[in-house]
Amino acid sequence: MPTQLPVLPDLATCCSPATGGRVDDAAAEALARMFKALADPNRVKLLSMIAAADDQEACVCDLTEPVGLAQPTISHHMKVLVEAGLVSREQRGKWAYFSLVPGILESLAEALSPRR
Amino acid sequence: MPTQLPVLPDLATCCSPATGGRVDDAAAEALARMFKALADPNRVKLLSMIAAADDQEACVCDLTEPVGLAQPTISHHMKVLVEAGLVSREQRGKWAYFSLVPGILESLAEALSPRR
DNA sequence: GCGTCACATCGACAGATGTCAATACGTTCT
DNA sequence: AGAACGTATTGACATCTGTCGATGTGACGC
Repeated sequence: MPTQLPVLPDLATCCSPATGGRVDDAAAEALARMFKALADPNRVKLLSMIAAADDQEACVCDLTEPVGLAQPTISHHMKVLVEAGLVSREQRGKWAYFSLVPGILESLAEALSPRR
Repeated sequence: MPTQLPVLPDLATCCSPATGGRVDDAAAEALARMFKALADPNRVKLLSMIAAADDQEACVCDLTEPVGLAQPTISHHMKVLVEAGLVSREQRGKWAYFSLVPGILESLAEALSPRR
């Protein structure tokens, strides 16, 4: 199974934000899948820390202490974020670097924008 | 307890979107609470149907059939959306009309937008 | 008042989720 | 090879979540 689901195409198909008309089943599921990944305060924090990092990336070691969770738990949350397609994982040496998937948050924001 | 939580102020405080800097604990919880409300495909559908309705509102009777869930389940989902502060409920006669809370989705979208 | 209609609440259930300790895995260094 | 380090996986646990049938509640019409 893929390490990253192709959810982005489902969102950016054309011009159907969540509130511009009825979303079809597939779009609703795609949107819900991403929102579910953001439905935990710790994951929101993790995402924001990655985005706020100097080079837009961070390793687990950087994230564990500020969030105050055990290392396996951080690993679990990062896996959720990766599988939701929000962040990507790159192994460099013994560190795993996570970074925001470019454009994904903009897509989500657009899906939320009414009118248009 | 209030029927609608004051989550909006927490989001719109000033200029701290989720990705423009580290969100504090309160902001992370506020964001996660709203995302959690959107973390279900059926709730995404319900929200989009309300937004797509002619006068931006809908009653449970309008929503039950297209979504294909039992009436208590729709009621439950609407309660979740209301308690998350995404939609508001107004009783008119024996019907309950739900409508989008103005500006709430824009706030969420803003919180998602990187780089401010 | 009585029945009906629209909706909410309750109770129960299966399944998902967040968490951590223990353990396994892969990389780097000696 | 062996040790040390950073991370992932596993297993277990309590809690939360989505769903529905049954029942309760309030409004309307007769």
